[in-house]
Amino acid sequence: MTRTPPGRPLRADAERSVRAILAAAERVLAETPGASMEQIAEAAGVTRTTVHRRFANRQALVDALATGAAAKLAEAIEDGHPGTAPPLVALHRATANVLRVKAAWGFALGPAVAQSERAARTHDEIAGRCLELLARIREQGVIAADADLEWVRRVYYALIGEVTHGTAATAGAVAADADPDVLAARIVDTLLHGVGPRTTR
Amino acid sequence: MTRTPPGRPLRADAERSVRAILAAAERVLAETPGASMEQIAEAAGVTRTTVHRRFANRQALVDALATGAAAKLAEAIEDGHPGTAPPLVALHRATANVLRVKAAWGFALGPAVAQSERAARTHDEIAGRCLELLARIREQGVIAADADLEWVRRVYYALIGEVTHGTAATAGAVAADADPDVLAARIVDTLLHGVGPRTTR
DNA sequence: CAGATCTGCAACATCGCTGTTTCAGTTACT
DNA sequence: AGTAACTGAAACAGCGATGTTGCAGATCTG
Repeated sequence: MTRTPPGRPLRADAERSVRAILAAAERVLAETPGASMEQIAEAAGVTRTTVHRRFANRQALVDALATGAAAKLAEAIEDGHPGTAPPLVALHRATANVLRVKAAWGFALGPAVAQSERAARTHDEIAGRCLELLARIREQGVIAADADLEWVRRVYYALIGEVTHGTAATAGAVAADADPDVLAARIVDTLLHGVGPRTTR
Repeated sequence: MTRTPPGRPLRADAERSVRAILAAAERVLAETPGASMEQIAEAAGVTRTTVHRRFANRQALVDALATGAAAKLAEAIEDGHPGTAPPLVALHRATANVLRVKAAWGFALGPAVAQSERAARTHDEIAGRCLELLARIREQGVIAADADLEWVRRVYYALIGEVTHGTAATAGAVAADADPDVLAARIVDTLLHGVGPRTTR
């Protein structure tokens, strides 16, 4: 059958399956990209047939995963009120939220997925919001007036990415304190001041 | 036949093939991880049979790729004389060198490859060298005395990674100036001072 | 309760990739 | 120049993953 767009409202029963499948896919693919549909199905407590009933291709499944995660990410940032709250507060809140989302949907947001049209659009919007926020921060003088905001954004992304992935194996002093708020503080601090000695204060 | 350890000295002819295959593998896999051996062979101007003659498994090929790239990376850093040259000079030189190597061997050094024993060892050594260098820099007072060097190293890696991968599509003002030395300067600067306004000077 | 929907099970066809073998022809070494 | 090494071509067996279908039984929904 393989219906990509749900013919119409999905039964409560089926919707649970979809969620389970997506969650399982994230879990399994995170530690084994290229895992088989069967492995995913098993992890979801479902048959491979059912997976194919909901997602025509493997591609469709991954797309749905990526799109959903992108939405969650956008929500995470929006929840920091980047347009209205005090810029640094918004940045900190957004960062902490993003860390949480990325921890839960690391694969779907990772580089291993070929972005669907939809997801790519969302990521662009996110980047836009991010730049707006950074611009507001720069107006406050917390970011150098001559700074290239695109570069700032990329550094910001890089820091988040770095904190996000080493969580498991490298039990260094960094990964130990897994509290998103602490990590967010560290990220923002490093972003703004680097690792050099503090000249101010 | 599939001989992993070259029975003995390889003929000049064959050695060229090996190099071509490795180079092609990097090229192809970089933009299509999971590409078939055939695609790699074709890109190398060689038959699939020949590839299998030199590398038993796909795994063996990727391993060789990763190991070779790791060695090049180590060389790139060593070339900065991290133990003897003035720390900041060494850091800058090493960074520029690493950018070059990563640009050429992005896949082999990327996260998509499951590190072989050998490659992992080399990467550990590199991390060690890196930490030594950072320690020397800290002694100079250019890095905060209370800074967590492991964190510093991870930030450093993240910055390099960020600069390395966006080179193509995102034609932003950053990727445009592809000169490794310029980029290295930017990385070191950001690492030490972040993006905030300069309080000194 | 009754009809629609969803699921598990089992089977099937197909596909692409892997890895191997053989052999005849080409290319490098001494 | 002669021997050994290397290569391309073609063919084969095998494997695992994919995608589909049919049906009987469980599960929701109004």
